Amino acid sequence: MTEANKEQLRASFIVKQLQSKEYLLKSGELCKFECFVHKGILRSYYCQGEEERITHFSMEGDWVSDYNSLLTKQKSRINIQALEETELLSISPERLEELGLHIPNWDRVGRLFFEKQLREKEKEMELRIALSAEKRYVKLLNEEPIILKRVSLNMIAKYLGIKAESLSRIRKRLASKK
Amino acid sequence: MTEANKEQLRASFIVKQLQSKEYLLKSGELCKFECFVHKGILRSYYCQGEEERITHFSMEGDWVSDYNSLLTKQKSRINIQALEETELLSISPERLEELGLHIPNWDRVGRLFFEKQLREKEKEMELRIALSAEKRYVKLLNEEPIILKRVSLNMIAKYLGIKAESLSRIRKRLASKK
DNA sequence: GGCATTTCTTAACCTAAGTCAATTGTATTA
DNA sequence: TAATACAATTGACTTAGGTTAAGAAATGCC
Repeated sequence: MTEANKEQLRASFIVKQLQSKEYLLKSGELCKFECFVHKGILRSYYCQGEEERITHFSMEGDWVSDYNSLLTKQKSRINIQALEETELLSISPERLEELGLHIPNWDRVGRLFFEKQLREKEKEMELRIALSAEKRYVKLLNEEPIILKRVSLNMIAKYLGIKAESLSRIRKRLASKK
Repeated sequence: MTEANKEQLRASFIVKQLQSKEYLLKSGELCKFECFVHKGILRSYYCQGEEERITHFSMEGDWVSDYNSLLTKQKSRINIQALEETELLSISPERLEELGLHIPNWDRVGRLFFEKQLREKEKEMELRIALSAEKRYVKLLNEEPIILKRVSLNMIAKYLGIKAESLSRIRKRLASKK
């Protein structure tokens, strides 16, 4: 990639600022961005009846989007909400398309990007697959301790697919074990 | 893609035959293939202590691989096993790499492929996220009835993350409702 | 500081799913 | 045809997690 290309790329991003609890995307909308998280943390979730199901936390260095909506141009079913004051670098799919015409190896970059996303998704899925809630919590504790530190237990419970009360009991049980 | 390219591509695949219960990949091995399922059905699973956790069923028209092992060159943690007599078209990552050098837009094809894989993975994850076992079963019944027809209830239970006995009870409960 | 709001914990009770053990059903094959 | 193996169900009992409601701790705000 030439210097001119890099400059082109940098100039294509728009800075977005979100307050805590502000939404980047709401279900029913079309997702028209890919965002790089520069500062802050967000949750992606969807509603299952009364329940909110958190699918993912995105923080510094991560990319956040609803790829399903973005790539198929269908309405999104997920909500993306900032959990802290958050700063994002946003780019539109049209702009990405344009860049692709000018920058060599662009598709290769895209391929590697999606390969990585897929691997992360597979890893994330392991956490979900039918361990007991306690084991899921311990796994999260070991593998993603940063999330535990930055996010309320309420959100962690929604991520683990259990009630906050249950999480509280699990934590108590674990504390008494050690 | 030219006719010559297509021919090149076709010639790169090796036919693999598996009997029912034979393994395409065992955990601990390196995954060195991407396979197109021509006929048959396979399950991908890993072992969690004593339990087998099925992550995915692959059948006619699907691609099957352990992308994590394939792309990172690390030992696989998953097992891929045929559940019926199965015929696969297999290609090695080296051969794919070679083809990439000769076929225009190859990276684009790869990108679109992984985009699709990611979307499917996201969809699959929804099934997992903390619905009750009964709702997960009903969802599977509605969205993937073919799987139900082809695979033993034992396997379905392992896919849903419950015991076969529980699945049996759920089925009984549902039958009496209607 | 004091008041409100959100976050977290606790308790009593209920339900879904796990466990263990036995039984029935069904293919396969000797 | 019995004999074996595997698949599915059933029952009695236990346990993890949901439900509801209340209280404690932490946080923000005037």
